[in-house]
Amino acid sequence: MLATETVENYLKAIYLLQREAAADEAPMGKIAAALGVTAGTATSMVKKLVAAKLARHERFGGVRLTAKGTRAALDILRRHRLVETFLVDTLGLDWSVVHDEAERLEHAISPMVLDALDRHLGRPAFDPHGDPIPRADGALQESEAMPMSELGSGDAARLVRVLDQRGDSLRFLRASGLKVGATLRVVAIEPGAGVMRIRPDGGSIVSMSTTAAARVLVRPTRDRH
Amino acid sequence: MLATETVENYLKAIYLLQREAAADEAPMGKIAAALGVTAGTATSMVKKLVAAKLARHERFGGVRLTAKGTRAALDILRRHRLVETFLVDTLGLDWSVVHDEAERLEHAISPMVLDALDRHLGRPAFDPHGDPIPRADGALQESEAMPMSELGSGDAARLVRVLDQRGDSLRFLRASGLKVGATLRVVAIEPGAGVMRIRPDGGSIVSMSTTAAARVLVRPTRDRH
DNA sequence: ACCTAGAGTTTGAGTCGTCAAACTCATGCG
DNA sequence: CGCATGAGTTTGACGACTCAAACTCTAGGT
Ligand SMILES: [Mn+2]
Ligand SMILES: [Mn+2]
Ligand SMILES: [Mn+2]
Ligand SMILES: [Mn+2]
Repeated sequence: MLATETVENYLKAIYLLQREAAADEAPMGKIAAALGVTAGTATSMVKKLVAAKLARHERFGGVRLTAKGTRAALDILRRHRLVETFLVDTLGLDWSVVHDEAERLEHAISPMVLDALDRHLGRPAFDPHGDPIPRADGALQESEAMPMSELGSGDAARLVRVLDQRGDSLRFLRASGLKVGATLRVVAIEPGAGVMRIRPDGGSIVSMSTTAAARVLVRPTRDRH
Repeated sequence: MLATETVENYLKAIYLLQREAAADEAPMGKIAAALGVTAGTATSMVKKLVAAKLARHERFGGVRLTAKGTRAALDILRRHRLVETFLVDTLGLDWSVVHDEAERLEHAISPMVLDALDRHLGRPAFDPHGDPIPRADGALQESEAMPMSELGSGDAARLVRVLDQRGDSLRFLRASGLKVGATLRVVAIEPGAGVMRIRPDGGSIVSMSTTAAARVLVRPTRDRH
C-alpha cells in the first residue's frame, strides 16, 4: 500500500524477528535469510527503511522498527493472516499451503477488499495456525499458551497455535490429528532421546522431537484422567 | 506467473486492443495509453515480448500476439474475471470498483488458488460485467449480442454485457437499474441529439448518449408489446 | 509529387532491488 | 593482549522498468 511490496516484506520479517529475539532486535543476517537475499542487500534496504523513519539501526547493531514501522508491519500481518483464513475457511485449501499463497496475496489487498474479507469471515481473531490476527486499529492480543515441550508426562492440553509455517511440519501435524483446537495428552517423555509421545483425542500416538514440540503451543486443560 | 507482473499487463492490454481493433493489431500508442506509460516505454517493452516469442511486431507497425502470447493473455484474463466475480458474488463489492482491485489481484493468484476460487464460485461462465471468463484450457465463448445503440424505438432487449469498465459509467448504469440480466425497452430515440431514452423493466426512463449505449450489449427479446 | 503532422523509435539517464566481492568491525579464544 | 572468525558494510555492477527529448518514419492533403 503505502510502501512497495519489497518494503512490506522487510517490515513484516523484521517485526516477526524482533518478537522472537531476546533483545527485541532483528539481526541483519536473519533479516537477509528471511527474505532470501544477501546480507549486503538487507543492509542497504534497512538504510532505506531508516530514511523513511520506519526503522532504527546503528552500524553493526540490530534493527528495530519505529512506531510507524510497527504499525505498518501489523497492517501487513493482518492482511496476511486474514488471507490465510480465507484460503482455508472459504476456499478449503490445506493449512500447509496457504502461507506461501498469502505471502503474495497480502500485497494486493486494498483496505476495501480487506474489510469486505474480514466481514465475510466473521471478523476472526485467529488464523488457521492459531496466530492472532491484528485488528484494523493495530491491536494484537497474543493468546496465553505454553510450548507443548514443557508439558509433563500425563498432562492434557488443547493445541492453540503452531509457530512453524513450514509445509512439511504442518502436513505432519494434520496427518497426526494435531490441529488447532484439538485436545491431546502426553503419554510419555524420553528425555534421553529428546522425544515425546503424544496422543491426540481420537487419534493414535505420535512421537515428535522436543524441539518440534516447542514450536507447538498448548493450553493445559483440567486433567480428568 | 511465468512472466513478470508488467509483462502480464502488457499481454492482457495487447490482447484486448487486438480484439477491438479492425486490423486485429494493437497500435503502439494505444498500448502505451492502456498501461499509462510513454510510447517509448511501450516500444521497448514490446521488443522484449517479441524476444520472448510472445508477440510479433515490425517497425512502425502494429503489435500482434503469438499463439503463446494469446494463451498467456487468456490465462491472465481468466484470473482477472474470476477475481472480479469473486469480489462481487462472494464479498459483495460493487461492480464499479472490482476492476481496479482485480487489476492487482490477478497477478497474485496461483493456479491452485484459481481453481479453488473457480470451484467455490460454481465455475461461472461470465463475470459481473457479462464478460466471458476464459476456461482453464483457454477456450473462450463470446456471447451473441448487439450494441444497445442499434436497437430501434420500441424494441425490447435483455442487457447481457457492459464493455466500459469505468467506475462512473458502471455506477450510472447500476443507479438506473441497468444491470446484466435486466430487460429493458427503448422508448424513444433522438438522432439529432444523439440520445436514446431507455426504460429498464421496473425502473424509470433514463437518457443516454448513443455512444454510451454502443458500449452496452443487449440481446433483443421477442417483443410482447 | 511534396510536406507536414502525428505516430513510433532511439537514446541517455534514473530508480529500485539485487548480487559478488572486497572490506571493516566486534569479540571471544588462546 | 592479540588476532582469527564470523557478522555486517561498502562498492561496483547489473536487470527490469520507466521517462524526456531528440529523432525517424508514414500517410494524407494540397
Ligand atoms: Mn509477502
Ligand atoms: Mn498463519
Ligand atoms: Mn494487472
Ligand atoms: Mn469484467
